[in-house]
Amino acid sequence: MQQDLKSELTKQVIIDEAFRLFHENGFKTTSIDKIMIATKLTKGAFYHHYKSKKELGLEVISSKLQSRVHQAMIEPLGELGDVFNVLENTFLHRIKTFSLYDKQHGCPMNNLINEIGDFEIAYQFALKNIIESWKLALIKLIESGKKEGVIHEYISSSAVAVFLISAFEGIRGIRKLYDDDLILDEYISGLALYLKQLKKV
Amino acid sequence: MQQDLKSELTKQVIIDEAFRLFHENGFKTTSIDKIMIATKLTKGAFYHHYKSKKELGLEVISSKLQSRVHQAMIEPLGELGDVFNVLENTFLHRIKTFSLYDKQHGCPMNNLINEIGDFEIAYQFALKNIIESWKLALIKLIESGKKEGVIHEYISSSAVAVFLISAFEGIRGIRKLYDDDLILDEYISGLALYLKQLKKV
DNA sequence: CACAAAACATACTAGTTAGTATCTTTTTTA
DNA sequence: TAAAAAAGATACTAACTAGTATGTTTTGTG
Repeated sequence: MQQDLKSELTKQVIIDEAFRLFHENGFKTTSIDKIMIATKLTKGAFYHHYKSKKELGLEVISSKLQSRVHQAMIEPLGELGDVFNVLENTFLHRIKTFSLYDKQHGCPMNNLINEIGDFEIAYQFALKNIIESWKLALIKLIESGKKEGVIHEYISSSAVAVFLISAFEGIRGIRKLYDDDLILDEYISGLALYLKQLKKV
Repeated sequence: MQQDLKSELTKQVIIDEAFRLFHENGFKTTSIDKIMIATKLTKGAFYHHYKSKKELGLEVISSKLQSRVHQAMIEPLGELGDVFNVLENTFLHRIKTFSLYDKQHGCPMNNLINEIGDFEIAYQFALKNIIESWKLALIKLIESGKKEGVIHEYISSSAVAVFLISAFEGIRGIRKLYDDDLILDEYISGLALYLKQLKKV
């Protein structure tokens, strides 16, 4: 195989397995050894492509994690149509479609935020970046809702954005403790109520 | 010193230091060695009182963590006075009074939920218990607000309870990423808005 | 095709981990 | 006060950790 292609492929396999293991078992308890066993490669290969576990962690956050949040939570905000439909689709309906795996292991980003958000400035910064772009995309959507005349102008867009994100990340942690979806249904009712009051009659 | 008193005292010192280190550095990366160095005792003392790290973890959750949540988030819900004042005091004003330490390291319970909520059934269960009693206390308060005629009857009390808890835990994680309180202020505005719409005019 | 460089493998290091075995010290009790 | 039991200290084990040193294999290039 071509060398640069092979290199990229190997790095991608390492990132994918690292992401999966971080999600399933946490960052700190996932060792380079475990990751490399999962990739069926060896430690030599790892340290040829990455200089440290920290470098891999940052790569997982800034590439894998960021793109996932973009795809799942940010891009759908740009869809055409009613602002409330868009919000309901991303924050409310979507949570119902999660696989059992995703419900049991929570939000990969939220897990990292709570496990290593206060551990290293570099992680803190990389994770904050994702939250900030999510927040900005939400603010943009809410502002457009105000212009369209469907959302009250007196409402703070950033406050709504932060509150929505907080509740979403919060429930994804709490859901891990339960073995059914009742708690999710309650979150959904609570959110539906919240969205309703943003709406101009 | 009296033997049973000495034993209780030692166990309490271990629990206190363990809780502090779990909060500052996480559960999995806090070793028995580190805890016992902090207590100025030795490993022999630890394994005389506890049979494993898991047993200590469960003890920290069911005694220390539970009592903290009770004291800070559940008992204040029983205070006399306006339901909305009580909710604002626990979910809104209180967050402003947090120390820098508490802002930087987040909610000890939420940290554990996200780090080990999917790690061991025993931890899952112990943490769920705390959330459940918090939720029940909130439901009780909201129901009483309905009876007093200050909260709309059509609103689901459990939905509001879960949504409030989710947002609170969510923001305590996200706050860790920032080095100022702007994001907290936005959460507070978002929450104030949410509480307002529960209110019967 | 020879040689260089990249990709990967093997074998190690020093430090850390949960837990155990066995010791000494302190407290209780007969 | 002597024996017993609890509290605590010391010294270990085997497994695991991030990272390194040095080997072999694969790929690119003159």
